Amino acid sequence: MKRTGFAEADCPVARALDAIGDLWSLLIVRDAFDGLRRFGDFQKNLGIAKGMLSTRLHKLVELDVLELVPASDGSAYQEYALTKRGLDLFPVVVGLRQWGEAHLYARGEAHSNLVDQSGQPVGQLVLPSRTGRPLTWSETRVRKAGARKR
Amino acid sequence: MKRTGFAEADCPVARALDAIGDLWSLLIVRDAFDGLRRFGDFQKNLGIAKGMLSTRLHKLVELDVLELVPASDGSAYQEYALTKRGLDLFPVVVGLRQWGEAHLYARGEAHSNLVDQSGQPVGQLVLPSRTGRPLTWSETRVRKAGARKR
DNA sequence: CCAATCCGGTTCTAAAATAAGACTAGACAA
DNA sequence: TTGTCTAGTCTTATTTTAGAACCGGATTGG
Repeated sequence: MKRTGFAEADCPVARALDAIGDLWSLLIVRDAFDGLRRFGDFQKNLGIAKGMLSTRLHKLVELDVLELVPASDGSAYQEYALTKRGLDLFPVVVGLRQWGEAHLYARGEAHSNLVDQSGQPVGQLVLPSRTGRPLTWSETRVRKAGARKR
Repeated sequence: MKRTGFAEADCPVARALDAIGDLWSLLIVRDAFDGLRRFGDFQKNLGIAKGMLSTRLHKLVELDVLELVPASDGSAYQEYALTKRGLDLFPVVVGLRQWGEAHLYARGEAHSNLVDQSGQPVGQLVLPSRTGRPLTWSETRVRKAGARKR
């Protein structure tokens, strides 16, 4: 049956997953962060079927995560570039990366690493309170959509 | 055809998406963070088909994201509780939430909010360098699996 | 200039995943 | 002990996916 949709949900997590919560979308965005811009580059790097890639790219353009821009080499082709909305997915991709690094590799198994400009590994993502103090999951809660502040 | 697998990938993002990159897994984890623990509670809250939920819960248990524990009310039933590995998904869920909040709601449209213990909205996720300075996407890069440090 | 090849798709098919409902065994409540 | 609740499994129709074949316009080699 048709996949369940959450585009109208009150919960932002549900809407986000409805938009990009599939196997390929975030991998495409990850590749875009790595500098890939052309259809063929994505296709080669991901090993994705061209039909899937075509569908996903069009959906990401429609969502305004990617946009079509003239090719940077002056040819008549076009390239896919991250928009502001796409760039804002950076913490999501990093979050997945850090979780994968921590839990999905055997001891000593090699994996790619995220480093800063000096080549130093980056730190862990931090959720700060409004005053800047780091928060853990147990110090937060979700206030439902219609709830009065108190 | 059989869905493409990334369980062996060098990239932690790919492995993470292979494990939990579907519509339901992270919604179940989100609900678990909100305190839901029983099969029926997840089913009611998500409106998910029972077969899907059963498959997903078993997979999450197998991945050690959730674990089965005796029911907290003393009955003979069991409950699903987040493990350490599951709790570590907190930044991923928060990242999706913040992206959804920022980009998938019309101006003024109501949505649920993440607040700290005093009811204050939380800040944005921050990726710190090893020295604690906040990093943006353009200040990081991925070092491939086998690359020598320099 | 012409043919060969590259690029970025679309179309087709089969196998697999999904949604939704019917069904069931054991727990629990009256 | 009868009926309801819980937590599933099974079945079926439909959609999604992967992979391959095909195609037209752009680019390149001779």
